[in-house]
Amino acid sequence: MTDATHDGYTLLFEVWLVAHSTRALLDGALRRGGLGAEDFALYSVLAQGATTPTELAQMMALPPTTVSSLVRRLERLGHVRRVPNPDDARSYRIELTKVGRRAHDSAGQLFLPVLADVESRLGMPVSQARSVLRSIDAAVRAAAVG
Amino acid sequence: MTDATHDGYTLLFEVWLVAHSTRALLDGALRRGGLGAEDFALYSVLAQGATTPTELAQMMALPPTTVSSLVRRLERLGHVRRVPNPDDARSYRIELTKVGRRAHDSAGQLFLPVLADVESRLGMPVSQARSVLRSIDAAVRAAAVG
DNA sequence: TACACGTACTGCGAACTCGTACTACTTCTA
DNA sequence: TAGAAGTAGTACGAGTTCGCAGTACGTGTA
Repeated sequence: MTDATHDGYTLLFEVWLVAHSTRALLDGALRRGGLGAEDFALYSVLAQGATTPTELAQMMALPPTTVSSLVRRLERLGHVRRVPNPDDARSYRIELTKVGRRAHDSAGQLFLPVLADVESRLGMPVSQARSVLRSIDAAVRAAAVG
Repeated sequence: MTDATHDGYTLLFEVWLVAHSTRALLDGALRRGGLGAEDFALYSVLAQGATTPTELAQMMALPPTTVSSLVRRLERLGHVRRVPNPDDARSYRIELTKVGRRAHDSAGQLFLPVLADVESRLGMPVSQARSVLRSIDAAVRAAAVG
């Protein structure tokens, strides 16, 4: 492998790395609240409005089958509810129940200190970090298509 | 949740997102080569020298048990070999076999075009993106400790 | 040296992920 | 409008992750 390849590979590897550290951190902080990191992420999407499984899958970069089982589990918890989709009878919308919203909020409180800690150690504005992440994500998704 | 919380949460969520897109991309590119993204990452670490499972776990931000099963699988493939650790008989070192090195190289070739594509779409120097990722990772790991 | 304590790794098992192959509905096309 | 083709979601199952608890070895204390 050339040096340039190694550089690019390292970019992707570092994405992978930071993802694992982050997931470990979130899981640690959230476990006491009964939610996993995935659950919390999903709730956060739903907190902005009901969506279909497909939309959810696209937004979270997950395969549809994964979303499907995730939704089933969260539905059993009573955190999430399926409502019919008037536009398409094959589909449905997923929305947070009151209980789910409460779970999301209290999980959010749970890792608030963790969040603050990360930010204080970041050494750069959060907005800058976010914008770089978004750029990488956009580039990766574009590459995945063509 | 306050706005500031949302900002920080979004940072972590975006890490999660970019990780999924990346994994999907890598898996897609590598699957034809018989390696998964995790495998490739592990080989890339090992390509720089043999290490112990614990070191590997720390470097890859994975739980030891995960590394354990990963190594077992890769050993069955003949890509990796355990050699005794002269410093500590509880432990051992993992090293790439010739076959594993070949697999790593050819997998690297496989996603070379994908890599180039991502870089060309990135809109910023790879080195800058990497440095931001490393900062986030460092902040997250530091927060995980205390 | 003896024995407690700490650390490296792993067997096990419950839970999760996601590819394959379906069913059900919708949207073309003729 | 019939029927082909496309799309939404899912059952299923193989493979993976990772927490818990255990074994094996190393390190500290007396």
